[in-house]
Amino acid sequence: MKISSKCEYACLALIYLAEHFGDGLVKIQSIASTKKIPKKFLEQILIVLKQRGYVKSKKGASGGYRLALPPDKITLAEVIRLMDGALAPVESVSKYFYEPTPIEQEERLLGVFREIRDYVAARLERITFRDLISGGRSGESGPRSGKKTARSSG
Amino acid sequence: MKISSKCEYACLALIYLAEHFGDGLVKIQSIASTKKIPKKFLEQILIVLKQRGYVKSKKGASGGYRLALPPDKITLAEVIRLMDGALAPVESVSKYFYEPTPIEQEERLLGVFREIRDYVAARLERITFRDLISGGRSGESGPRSGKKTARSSG
DNA sequence: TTTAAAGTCTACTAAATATATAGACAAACT
DNA sequence: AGTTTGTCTATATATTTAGTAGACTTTAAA
Repeated sequence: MKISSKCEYACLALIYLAEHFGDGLVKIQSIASTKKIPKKFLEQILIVLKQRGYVKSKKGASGGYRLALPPDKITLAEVIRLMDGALAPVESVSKYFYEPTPIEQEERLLGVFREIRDYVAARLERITFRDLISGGRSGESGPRSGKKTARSSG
Repeated sequence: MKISSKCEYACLALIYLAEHFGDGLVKIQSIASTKKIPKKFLEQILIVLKQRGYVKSKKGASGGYRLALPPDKITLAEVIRLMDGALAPVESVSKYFYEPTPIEQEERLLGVFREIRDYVAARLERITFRDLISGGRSGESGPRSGKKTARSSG
């Protein structure tokens, strides 16, 4: 799991949109300048987020973007997987992006990586964009609400 | 943290050398063919491991490589950091490889990544190459020996 | 003392990935 | 009609990854 700039930008944009959830449409330009994201790069990112259903847009003057879902319905895990692929450190050990890698035969090593994948996935799946905005509940306190032992790894 | 092929090869080579610890020198060629690693690539990797003091070598006919330390003195964390850099998902949150990234200002997000870094680092620092060879203790049972709450993150 | 078998060193290359940028086009509002 | 905003496709550039090539050095055995 290595987060790319593209993925960081996607998170920043979603945080911005989450902070303005309910306020109507916001323009790419204001996301870009507020969060310091190259505008044309951001456009491409937003299209991906739109295709996946996280945001909606409207064209034309007075157009813009908004979240398609409430911030607490979008998890960090989903967004990182969408932008960067597997959360696992090696694809041999990825549920959603499996691919053979050189260490394929080393069961001990794979076991370690599987464990890390499970932790990382579980942690990121518990974080939503509501947890990431100032004013939202903190990721430390809140997650007790909801399924307690849910371990949906990936 | 995304493990490169180079790093996977380094781990495979060290596992092989750990399996032959005490048996004298082994040739690059046998590591390469047993573990299916491109030989010339492996040469470069072994030089890095040698510079860092994990292996020793001898030139000439009947030359070869051996571990410079017992397998339980080399941790997975060290090797991954050496080959791939930071264990953290973003460098903003890396202890040993800090660098600013776009999410620099998002404290909530950084907090999540810091937590992941801490877990990953602590986990990988508890695994040694003794744990990774067949016949070695398993990474699940043994680590109780030694400092219990040691959280040397990075 | 030559020769062969190793490791060492430096350079190069090819492909993939990451990080954008450019510009024409389409829709919506005024 | 004209301006503003999002959309789409292509291109560009840089970096990283994953190797390959070949000359050089050291060691031991013939």
